[in-house]
Formats: sequence, structure tokens, C-alpha cells
Amino acid sequence: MGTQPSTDRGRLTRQRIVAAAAEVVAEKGALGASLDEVGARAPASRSQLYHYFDDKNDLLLAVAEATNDTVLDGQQDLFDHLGTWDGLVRWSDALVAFLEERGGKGGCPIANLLGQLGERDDAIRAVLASGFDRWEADIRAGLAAMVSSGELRPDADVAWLASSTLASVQGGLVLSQARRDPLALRRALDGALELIASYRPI
Amino acid sequence: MGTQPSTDRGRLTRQRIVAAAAEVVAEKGALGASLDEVGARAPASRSQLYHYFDDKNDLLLAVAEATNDTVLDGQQDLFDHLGTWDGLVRWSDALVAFLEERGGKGGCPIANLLGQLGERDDAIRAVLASGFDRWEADIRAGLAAMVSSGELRPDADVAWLASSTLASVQGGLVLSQARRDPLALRRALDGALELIASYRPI
DNA sequence: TACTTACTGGACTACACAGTCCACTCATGA
DNA sequence: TCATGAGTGGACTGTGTAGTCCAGTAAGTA
Repeated sequence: MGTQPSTDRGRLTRQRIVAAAAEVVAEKGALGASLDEVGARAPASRSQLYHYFDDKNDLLLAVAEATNDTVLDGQQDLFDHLGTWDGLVRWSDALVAFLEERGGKGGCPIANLLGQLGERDDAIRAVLASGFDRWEADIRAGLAAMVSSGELRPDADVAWLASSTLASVQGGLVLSQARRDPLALRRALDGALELIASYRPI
Repeated sequence: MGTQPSTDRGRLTRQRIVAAAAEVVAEKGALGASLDEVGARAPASRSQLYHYFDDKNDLLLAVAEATNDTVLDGQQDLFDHLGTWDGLVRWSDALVAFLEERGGKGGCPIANLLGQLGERDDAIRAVLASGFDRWEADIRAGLAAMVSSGELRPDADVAWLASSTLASVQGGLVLSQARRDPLALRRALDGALELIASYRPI
């Protein structure tokens, strides 16, 4: 769990280390990221790292939490408008546009961490799962709002649709990452949208 | 690219090394898999490894190819019947059953390798992408057969549906891996199936 | 000023790992 | 029987890395 810093300076240092670690992990992978490089980037000395974190795993756990926040906070504005059909379309367009910017590279940071650490460390897996849970809950809330407002029929199973939509996003990102081409994400999202659209009133 | 062994004994040794490496990689991850452990598992000595492969990366490339084959050959019987609605349903049930057996652990081996190595080595990324391509082509062939036989309407865009369906599979596997629960895969597949079903003749 | 606690710097250790090296085996063929 | 060369065994090297250690500093308190 690492030490809880009791001063502001400490808190900032800890935060700086996590941010640097997240960058290095994104570039080199979780196992390829060395503490030396994290320290150099932060910048922070060896003993600062071990002052704020028990060991590398503990640091990676903090990185996982920070990754959840980065991914979800980055979409917050879009999540806020998921309660209308137009908002849903804008969200999907934004995801594709985001991937296009990066040339198909990278995929979803949460999924990447999961693939690298999920089977090795159960605490980290649980953290990343909670990230997906929050993401899915935001989608579900949007769909539920559309049911309430009558944009979707009451028989729409929002839990199922939200789960299936997030799966389309994740799968689309995986395929696009493999092919360095956002087309797969576009198609996956179009599939998810068309499924949701089939629950619009006639 | 490593040496092409000219004897049967050599070929078998090479194959044994790849199989052992694939096991170790599945357990410890691509970077966590040490050549010592691969050698111990094969069994094969240090110099055998470097006789058949240029370096660790070259070995991992062979593992990626073998992983493609394992995943796709394992589904071949199911792929062969993807040309009917019943076959499609059986395929999706088999995927969920397979994941249930493993308690939600593991996810898709191709996607796992991609997450670990895709951004680090472009040759490996390309190999894994070709695995997804083959997978998607098999689904597309099945859907096309359903269009031909009249089980799907002619206006069904099979390229889009195949891509979107594979994305649902991959995304469902990611979410299920995170949650250690096959429900997400079940929901994702139900979404994909319902989308396809919407193109059945009325 | 003296004392205490929180925090910091960076040298140091132990080790695991990729990759090298060379002597050896053993089948094949003259 | 010897020569050849593909294939093999495993000790060895250098390096990068996680984790330890302790002396030092800054800031707060008596």
C-alpha cells in the first residue's frame, strides 16, 4: 500500500512519481518500465520511490488507478451527454477520432495494463475491472436516460446493451491496434449503435 | 529469422522449443518468460535456443505464429458450420463454455500477446493482425454462406458484420478477463447475434 | 539552540537475465 | 577407419534491475 505522505510536498511528489510511471509504462510496458527510468522522469530518487510505494507492484497498482481516472475523466464531457441519441453518436465519433489521431496505435490503456498484469496480480486486475465497471455504468446511465425520455423503448435491456457496447469499444480497439487502422473500431461502434437503434420507438 | 533446421530431428526440436515457449509465455507473460525456463521446459539447452532462433524476439515471433494456429485450429470445427444460424449459435455457445471452463481467466491469447508485444515489435504485431484477419475471414465466409442460402438478406453487409462480431468476441473476452466472469462475453455475443439476426428475412 | 520527525539522495548489493563461447557428440559418407 | 559438419551441452560474461541502507537535510517544536 505504500506510505501515506502527510505533507503537501509529499503528496505532490507521490503524484509526480505516479504520472511519470504511467508515462514510462505506456511507452515500455509495465515490465519494461524500470524504476531507474521512472525516477529519472519524475524526477525522484530511488528512496523516494520506496518511500511512497512498497515495491514496484505497489507503484503499478497506483498507475492502474491513475490510468482508470485518465481514461474515464477524459471522456467525462462526452459521458455527460450520453443520455441522447446525438450524444451517443458524438461519443462514438470522438472515440474513432481519438484513435485516428494516434494512427491506430496504443489501444485502450486499461486493457493494455490488464493484458500485461491482469493474470499476474489480482489486486491490479480488480482495479482495472472497476475502471471498466465505471465506464459501463456511465453508458448504462445514458441509455437509461434515453429510456426515461422515450428515446428508447422501455423493453430495452440497458444493462445488456451497455455491456455489449463497451465490449464493442474494447474489441474494436484491440482489432484496430493490431491493424493500425481505426476501421475496425468504426465498424464495431456502428454495430453497437445499430443494435441500440433497433430499440428506438417506431 | 533463425536457422531453418535441415533434419527431422532439428525440426522436432524447434517445434518443441516453440511449444514450451508458448506455455511459459502464457503463464508468465512474454517479458516474464525467461529463456532459462523455456529451455528447462522444452527441454533444450541454451545453445539449442540460439541455434534455432536469432534471439528472444525471434522466438517470440514464432510463438505468435503458433498462437494464431492454436487459437484458430481449435475453432476450425466450429468455423466449418458458421454458414448456418444454428452453427453461429453453437460457435458462440462454445466460446462462452470455453471461457467458463477456465473461470474467466486468460482471455484471448492473440490479444494478450498483442497487448504485451504489439507496440514493441512491428513484425509480431503484423503476425497477430494476420491471425485476426483469418478469424474475421472465417466469420465473413460463414455469413456470406448464410446470405447465399437465403438465411440472411442480401443487403446484409457481411464485411461489417464479421468485423463487428469479432470485435464483440474480443471485447467480451477483455471484460470477462477483467471481471473473472463470462457474463460480459455472453452479453457481447448476444449483441452480435441479435445484430446479425436483424438481417434475417422476415 | 538543541532535539525530533519527515523526507531525500544516491551509493551499494544481490541476482536474474540475454547472449557468447567452445568443446563435444554423432550421423553420414569416402 | 577417419573426416566432416550439423547439431548439442552447459559453463561463462556483462549488464540491467529491484530492492537496501544510511548518512544527510529541511522544517517544525521546546
